[in-house]
Amino acid sequence: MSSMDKNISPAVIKRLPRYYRYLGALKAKNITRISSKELSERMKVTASQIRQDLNNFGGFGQQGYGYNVENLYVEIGKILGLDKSNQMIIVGAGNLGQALANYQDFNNNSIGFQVIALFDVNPKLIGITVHGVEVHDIDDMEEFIKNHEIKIAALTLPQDQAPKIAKELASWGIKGFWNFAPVDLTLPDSVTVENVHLAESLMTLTYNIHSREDNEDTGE
Amino acid sequence: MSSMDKNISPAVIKRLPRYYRYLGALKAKNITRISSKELSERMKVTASQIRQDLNNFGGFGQQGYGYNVENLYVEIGKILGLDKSNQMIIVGAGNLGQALANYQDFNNNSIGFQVIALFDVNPKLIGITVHGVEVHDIDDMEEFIKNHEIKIAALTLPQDQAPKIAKELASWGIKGFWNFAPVDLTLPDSVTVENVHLAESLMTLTYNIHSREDNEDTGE
DNA sequence: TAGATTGTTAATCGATTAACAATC
DNA sequence: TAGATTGTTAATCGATTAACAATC
Repeated sequence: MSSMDKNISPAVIKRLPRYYRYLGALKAKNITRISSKELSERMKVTASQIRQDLNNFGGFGQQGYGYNVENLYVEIGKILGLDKSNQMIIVGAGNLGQALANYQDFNNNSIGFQVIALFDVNPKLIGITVHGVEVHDIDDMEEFIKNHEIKIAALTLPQDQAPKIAKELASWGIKGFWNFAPVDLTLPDSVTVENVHLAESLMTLTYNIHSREDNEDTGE
Repeated sequence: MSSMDKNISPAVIKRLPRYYRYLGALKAKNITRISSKELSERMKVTASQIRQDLNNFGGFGQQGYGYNVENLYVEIGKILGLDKSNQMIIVGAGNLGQALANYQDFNNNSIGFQVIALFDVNPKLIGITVHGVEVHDIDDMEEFIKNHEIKIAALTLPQDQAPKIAKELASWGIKGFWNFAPVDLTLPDSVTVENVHLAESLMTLTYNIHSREDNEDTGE
């Protein structure tokens, strides 16, 4: 990683967290080494792809041996930026925002993400505490972001408010948006957006269900 | 749609819901026709890609005119299976499951998805109502699925329980899983899984944030 | 009709897989 | 050492973009 990681394809980046998850599971089973071949069988990808992917970032393996699980786990964590402090805020303290604040899969020390505040306009929500995290008035957001040097914001607010608020957040220093609003955000190039478009993912599911049904009908 | 849609690439399928969203927005603005060129500018993709994608499913356009917005919206809806009844259950009535039950983006009549039951093992949750939907005992799930002919299940339960329960659900007739558990499900080919791996999507976000920082440091 | 824009074929680009020499 | 497995180059495959004849 560091300053020379150029032109890594998005396809590779998207696979890294999955490698990280499998390596974490191997580690938990006290498995200390693994070859690309064995990992490929567990993950149902080609060994070639694993080696190609990893070699974008460095030679983590050893000929005749394979990869050291613990080492590779740590290295991929570093590549993903999980060794850095990743404090985040959640903008929109409705059901989804609150669910994310409670979500244990990432909101724990082991992978370094920490939700430190929720924000909302609704006076009924302001002041309540969700999983030990307070809901603040959205008007206090600028000061909070600047004081705490927050770089990551989850957007769990209505579609019509998201673009305007995202623009403000970017101007206050937010560098990465985890966007749950069903809208495409247009922001400066220095800012990253990761979309989680739930309705859209559900639609691809129904497509697949129905197209499979049709294929079965025709005996394919 | 229909039985002859063969070998459509997943890349194309993933783009369909986004077309659908843009067409819905155009419709709401009372725009009745659009060319692939104009749509491409709005969506920031190439016009060529739009035409290629749509022509996998049929010639919806007209030379010299473009596409009729309303018609194309309806057709893509059909392709995605949104014209069919899409009743679903949510397995796991924790924070995330409850948030999904409340989620208005898809859980409304306009796109045909309907959450009709939540299930959980926790006696404290069983019997409560979330957004008008009751939390049932997970032991009643088999009967419920069979009686209501449910085809879609959202899995919002702990990682260690997901694979076993998914297998049971598949044996009871579930054809599509919307999987929020951070684990890969191994299921028969007749079953579709759409993964929403939140922790993993957050990791790709941090990768992008940090790699962009690095590039700025070196003035690239 | 003339102009616009599609549907579709061909060219390019990028990503995946295969192969194998290097080497632990 | 001999066997195993990587790192990396070359071959293949698939997806995207460009071009243009067809046609509304």
